Amino acid sequence: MVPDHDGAFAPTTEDAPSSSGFLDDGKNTIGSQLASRLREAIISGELQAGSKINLDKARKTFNVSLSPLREGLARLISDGLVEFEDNRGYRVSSISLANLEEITTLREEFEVFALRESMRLGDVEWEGNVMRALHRLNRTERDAARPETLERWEELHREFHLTLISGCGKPILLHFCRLLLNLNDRYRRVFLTRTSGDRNVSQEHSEIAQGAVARDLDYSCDMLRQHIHRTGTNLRNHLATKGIL
Amino acid sequence: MVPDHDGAFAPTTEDAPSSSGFLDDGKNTIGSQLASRLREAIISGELQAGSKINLDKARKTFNVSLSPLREGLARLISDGLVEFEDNRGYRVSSISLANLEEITTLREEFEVFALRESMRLGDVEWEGNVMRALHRLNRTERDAARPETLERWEELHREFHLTLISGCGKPILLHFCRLLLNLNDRYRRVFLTRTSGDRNVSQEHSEIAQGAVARDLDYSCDMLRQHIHRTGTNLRNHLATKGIL
DNA sequence: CCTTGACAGATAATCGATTATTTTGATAGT
DNA sequence: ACTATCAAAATAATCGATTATCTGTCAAGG
Repeated sequence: MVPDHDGAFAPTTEDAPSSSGFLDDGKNTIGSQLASRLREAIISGELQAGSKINLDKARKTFNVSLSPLREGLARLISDGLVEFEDNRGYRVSSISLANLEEITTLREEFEVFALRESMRLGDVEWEGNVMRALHRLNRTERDAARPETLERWEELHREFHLTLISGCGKPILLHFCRLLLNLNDRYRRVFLTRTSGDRNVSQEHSEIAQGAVARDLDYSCDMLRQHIHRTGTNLRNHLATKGIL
Repeated sequence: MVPDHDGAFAPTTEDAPSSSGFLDDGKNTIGSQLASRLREAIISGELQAGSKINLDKARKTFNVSLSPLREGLARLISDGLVEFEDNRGYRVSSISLANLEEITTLREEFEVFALRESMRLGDVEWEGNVMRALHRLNRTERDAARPETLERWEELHREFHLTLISGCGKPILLHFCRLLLNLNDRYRRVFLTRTSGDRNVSQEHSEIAQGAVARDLDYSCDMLRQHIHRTGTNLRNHLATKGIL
């Protein structure tokens, strides 16, 4: 605890990392922090799809040096949100109808597969996590007028889908699904501020989750597939409506 | 600036096009070249699975500075061959029985799915590419005594599997499959210098390819699934035999 | 006119040195 | 001996400056 004797200074290893006694859980290197900020900027649409990322400009915008900037961008490449070409720099991944349709198709295949495996292998803790994620999601309201609620909802929604498949015991598969979810969320964040009127998304989530913990494999998988498919269809319509592509 | 290109994962310049010598390699950046060299070093087992990658040592070994070294390593993270932790550096991804089994399972799911889509959507050019890849593979002999023939065979084998599914029109899916193939190849390179006696791998490849161009969906998919499964089983046995894990 | 090539400005890649963090090793107190 | 604490060494992260590459523009030649 408190150092008592002399010792010049006593920088008790855990020195104040930030003035407000902030929790120093994960945000460590500048590169990491940048990756988070950039990811949010891309998924939220703040950085336009397909646009070039000028290193000098970005460096000034974020007040960092090249090294951590490249570090952060490198991670977004793993996430599929940024593309890179030798000597030609980075650019935000483009969006397109074909891209959206592929994402939807792959989510239908992989996420459903992962859910089935989770139901087959998941333990009681997994069940608990699913119910908690469902509850938290359903208790959070989405108000198009207040962007911060949208952001919060997106986070919980993402968390729900990931929790649902977290019992599958397949790290690589989870990585793929997380990636697809990332890509998909960008489309929703940009094009869909509210759900289509004929859907009750909360109920859809509940049906999937309850079927899952009841180990009703075919039912739950079918519900999830439809859920994903409907979202894909909605997004496609909005894309077409807004004249993109 | 107007978005123009395809969506995420469109081109992913990844392959080392070293099939015909390496005279004109003055183009790539040091980072790119390093990525290739490191990838080969990891897949071939030269860099042991699970081992730490000391930046200083690597810097001296490869005679480069930190920046391109990090650049190269970052790409291998995308490939799943290297892991990274803030402030704790890089290490070669570990191998394990569970990991091998997941890779095999996912290949059975994804690669077969991609093959089915290729047969559904592939054009005549795709058919031609498949037959060419098959021919080149089958005409190349594998001699355990001469490592360079193994390397060459691996390259053509990889090429064959990728060509087979290249007609699916799904860049992201292809990216996933390429990644899984990478991971799988490391196991084969390290543990399997020759095929199990009861297999005729050339014939297996031929059956898959001919079924594919004949658009015999169920047959070809089934053959591919068995092909992948057998390789997985073989590898598992070798892993167990050699006392690993 | 159109093509070609060279120049200049913009941008990316790399380097060497500096700063921050983690790990190791030694010391003192119980 | 055992543990806790601090200092030194090892290692990773970052920076500022330099070098290499690309891109657009403009003039000379066809």
